[in-house]
Amino acid sequence: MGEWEQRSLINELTQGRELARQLQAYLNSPSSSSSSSSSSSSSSSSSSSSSHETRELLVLKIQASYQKALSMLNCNTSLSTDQPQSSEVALGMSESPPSHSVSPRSEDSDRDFKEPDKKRKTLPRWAQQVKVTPGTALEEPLDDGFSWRKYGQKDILGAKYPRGYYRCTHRNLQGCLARKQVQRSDEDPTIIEITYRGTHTCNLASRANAMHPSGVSENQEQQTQKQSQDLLLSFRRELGVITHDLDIGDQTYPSFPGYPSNMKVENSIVFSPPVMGNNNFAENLSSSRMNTDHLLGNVDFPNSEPQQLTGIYQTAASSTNSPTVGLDFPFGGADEFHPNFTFDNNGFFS
DNA sequence: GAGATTTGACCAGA
DNA sequence: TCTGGTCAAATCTC
Repeated sequence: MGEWEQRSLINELTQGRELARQLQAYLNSPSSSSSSSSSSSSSSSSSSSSSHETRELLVLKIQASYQKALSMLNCNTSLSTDQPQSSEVALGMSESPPSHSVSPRSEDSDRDFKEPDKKRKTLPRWAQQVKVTPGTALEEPLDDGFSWRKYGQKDILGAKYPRGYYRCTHRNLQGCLARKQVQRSDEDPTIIEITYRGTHTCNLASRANAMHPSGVSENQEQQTQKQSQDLLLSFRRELGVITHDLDIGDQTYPSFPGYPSNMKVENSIVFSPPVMGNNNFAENLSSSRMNTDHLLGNVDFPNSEPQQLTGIYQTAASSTNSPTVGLDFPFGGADEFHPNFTFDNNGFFS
């Protein structure tokens, strides 16, 4: 493992620890504990919902961070072993860290970015297929937790439906280069294929910072640990994850630290149907949730009810040279952290 | 009026 | 040369 990879790994772990502290502080806050018990009034029900989302988001980010760190380690070990990776996302290792050039550019102009259109080929990319109930219009954007602005639409040769092009709303203010393409499947119009490109450098971080509770007590460690475990257990319980092979490309890429070489992603995941306390659960899964899915193993939705989303098929696609892989990146196999996955709070919150 | 969407045109890669 | 991706002016919405 090179120095750059080590730094990336340390960064991920540090980030995970910080997020865990945030979660701990949040769980210790009185509003959080009251909201988790019951919602006796209408006002508390909304705060209960938001606090639930807050905890979910923190947990997801923690998982994502550690998943990335583990994948970095896994990458380095798998390169020297014959570990089967059939159900895992294989990512690349670059010999030199790619220049994640978020160079300032004029508003709404990629052309000012005179690197000869590198972005088109090199931004991390992965796909997600979202199954919606029949009749759901493509014009009703599926809220994945991020804010997107449509910047184009194109008829694709051989495709029945046009492809929509979206970029992060915070592109100008925060230089976020995340983009996505949305296209309805020809074969099954109820499936919307979403291809993400680039990683968010804006939203998750800012939201997490905004949610960071301040001035909360640092005691109640036992309760915190129990709450954390309950949270994760319930999270696992309520998420259904099924892996599919959805080969959406056989390209190989130069790779970057932390990911196995010759990335060819074959994972997809089915959330069926997503229900978790509030209707925004599936929506708020967002791409940050994508890479935590494999942590959760196969579990059922005991209280499932049909909602707008009847299932999410998720496929990681291809990626290249972003050193800041971001929280959005899906990897790992469903069997990487199986249902026996436990959360060791004792060491985690230290 | 600000921000988002639409849409024809342009550009780069294959 | 064709096609996908993006730009940017026009238009729409709030």
